[in-house]
Amino acid sequence: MILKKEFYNRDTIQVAKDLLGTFLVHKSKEGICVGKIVETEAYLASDPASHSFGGMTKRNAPMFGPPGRAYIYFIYGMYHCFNVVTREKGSGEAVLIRSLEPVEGIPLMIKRRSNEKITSLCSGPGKLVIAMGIPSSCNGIILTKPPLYILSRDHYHNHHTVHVPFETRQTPRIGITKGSDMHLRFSIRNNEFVSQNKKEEK
DNA sequence: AAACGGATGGGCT
DNA sequence: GCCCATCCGTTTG
Repeated sequence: MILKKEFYNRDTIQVAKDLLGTFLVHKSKEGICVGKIVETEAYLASDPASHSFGGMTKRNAPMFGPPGRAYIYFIYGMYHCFNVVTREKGSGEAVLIRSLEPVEGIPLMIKRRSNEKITSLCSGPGKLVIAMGIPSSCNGIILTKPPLYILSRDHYHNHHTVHVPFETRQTPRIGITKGSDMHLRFSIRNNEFVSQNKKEEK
């Protein structure tokens, strides 16, 4: 089933954890792509690393919007990153989707990424936006219907994608300077599709 | 295996 | 004018 607005309208850290194991879906003219979410990061109010930290601007406005919407931003002159907005209007919090395990539409992902290695297809926030074909025009749209939505953990029943329990890893966020002491990055332990997954030392 | 630097452009002080 | 929630190819050890 498609995750509803109530799922997103909760504590941001809880949403970031609960998104692990769910399935991001994007439908386009080129075809459908699905990926299991295996890595997320929470961005909070009063969080120096968050785009919302300095208050609302034209760019970060979707972060302050209603929960269950997309916040897509442009970064480093060539990439876009995809976030899910959480909590009630006005809080300015969101969850960055950092890595997916490709599930459906893998040939299309390979074509879009010009890369055949399955483990590096969606192992990073910029990569997964390219592989899934998520356009910047999706910024601010509602995530409870096509073309962009998220399916619950128990959506699939075939042996490849059926939900199996996992351990959640909690580590510092990646690529930020301020707020790096907070451990707000969540990932599925021992999942080979997580970014910067160098053997996960114990 | 890790470190480094270039690509490339919008946002904000 | 500097910063940036990134990625990839190259260099270095």
